[in-house]
Amino acid sequence: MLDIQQLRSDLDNVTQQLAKRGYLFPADRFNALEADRKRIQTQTQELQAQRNAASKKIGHAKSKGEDVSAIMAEVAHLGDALKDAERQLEQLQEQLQKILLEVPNLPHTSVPEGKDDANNVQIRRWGEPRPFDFMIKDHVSIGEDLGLLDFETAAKLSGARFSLMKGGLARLHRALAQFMLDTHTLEHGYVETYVPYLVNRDSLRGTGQLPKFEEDLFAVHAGGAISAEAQGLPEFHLIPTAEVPITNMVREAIVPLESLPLKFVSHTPCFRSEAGSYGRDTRGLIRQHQFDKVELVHLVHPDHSYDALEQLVSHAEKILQKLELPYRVMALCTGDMGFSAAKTYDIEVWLPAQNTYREISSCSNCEAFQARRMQARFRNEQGKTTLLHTLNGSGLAVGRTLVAVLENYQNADGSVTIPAALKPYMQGLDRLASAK
RNA sequence: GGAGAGAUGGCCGAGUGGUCGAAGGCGCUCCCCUGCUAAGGGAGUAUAGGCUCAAAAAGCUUAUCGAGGGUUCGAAUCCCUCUCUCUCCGCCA
Repeated sequence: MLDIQQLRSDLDNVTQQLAKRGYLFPADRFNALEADRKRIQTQTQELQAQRNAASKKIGHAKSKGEDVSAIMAEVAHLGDALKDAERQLEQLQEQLQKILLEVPNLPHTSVPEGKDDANNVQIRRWGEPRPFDFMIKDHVSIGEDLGLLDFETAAKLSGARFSLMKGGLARLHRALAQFMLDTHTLEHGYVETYVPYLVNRDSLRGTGQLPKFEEDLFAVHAGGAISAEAQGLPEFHLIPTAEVPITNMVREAIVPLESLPLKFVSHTPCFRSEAGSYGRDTRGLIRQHQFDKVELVHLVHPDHSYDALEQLVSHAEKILQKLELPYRVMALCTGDMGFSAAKTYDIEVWLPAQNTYREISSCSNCEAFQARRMQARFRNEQGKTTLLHTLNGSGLAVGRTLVAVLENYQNADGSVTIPAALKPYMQGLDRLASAK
């Protein structure tokens, strides 16, 4: 959420910056609502002040045993007018709030301008794609030929965009998550957290998924669909990313200055409806309704959030370096950034079968955008409560990392070499070979 | 799922319709006293918003005692709904 003060005092500039990310701010409507709000609020408060003063007088008079009927008469007519004004004010505030909740964050000045991913800017590249002297397979063929990856059965169990892994592949998947967690906790100073996978609406509003992106989520409720239908709204949503529960730990909290920066890591499943992505990445593990991710979150002093962003990216990169997977880091342009982000780096890993780099991590500084929604604050050097800056990034998406390992480490005989960094997690196993 | 108890400021805790934004204590800040330390005295110490103002300062004002609604001229206090916490019982991995 943007600062409404900034919208009041600097509307043209804000509108311009939002336009850079392709968002048309309804300035006329906002101004009209604001004018009404100002008028009605002043009026409401005047009426309240009158009522308070009169009530106080009544209290005084009564305590002295005087007659109060004169003052009572004076204040009698206020009731309806006040109720009316309060109701109007509430409606206006709601409408303003609704606008505010749907406005995306302002891009940081360093973000390249552009319409879509074609305008993203490469920051750096690491590693060289390995040359192959045989016909390579994509991760689906590799996994299926080894008898370890089974989309057909997954579809029987659940439907499209679900997967089933077995044996060494399931283990490799687990190994990746363990390896990421260990690296981030032992080498990068993150606190490991285990979080709820079902969250309430307040949490989703806090990080920006609601109210605008409800269709991207899965909803669940106690007692099944029918009873929930009768009772109205869903009670929980499945987390689309651990960013939601982790970041919301500080919702409506005031954390002490000394505790900053807070750095959390969590390995969770993520659930996304993938509405609007029909036909995209339908083959394989790239885009699933359920996938695992190791998520990194920083909660920091506003002065340090851009340093923190660089660190966060480097922590995610470290995983790929240890796995010796080639990647590049991209600065997303204004038009390609997510709703809550002020600046985002994507890390893209090399996928030989696609002959391209594909997103495997997205690291964003949300500045105070989420913190304002959440009222997540700290006590600053002067003792004043101040909004935190929040950052989050994948470190990394486990499923996609698995894809990268399979494709980059495949051998001519169809087996897959286990990356050296993962061997300690695989009980000495050094390759995935056909079960036969 | 059943029965009961509770939720007040940074913390503890008083307050059952009227000078209550809230006693008292602790903590914290500043000052005084005291030749160290300790003790003592005094003052201060919530948050968010609106309006006036070029701005700052300041002033005026509103809201907030778990959340929402209601009664009332007036609600921390009375009524209703909800959430959460604790205790006991049941069930459960």
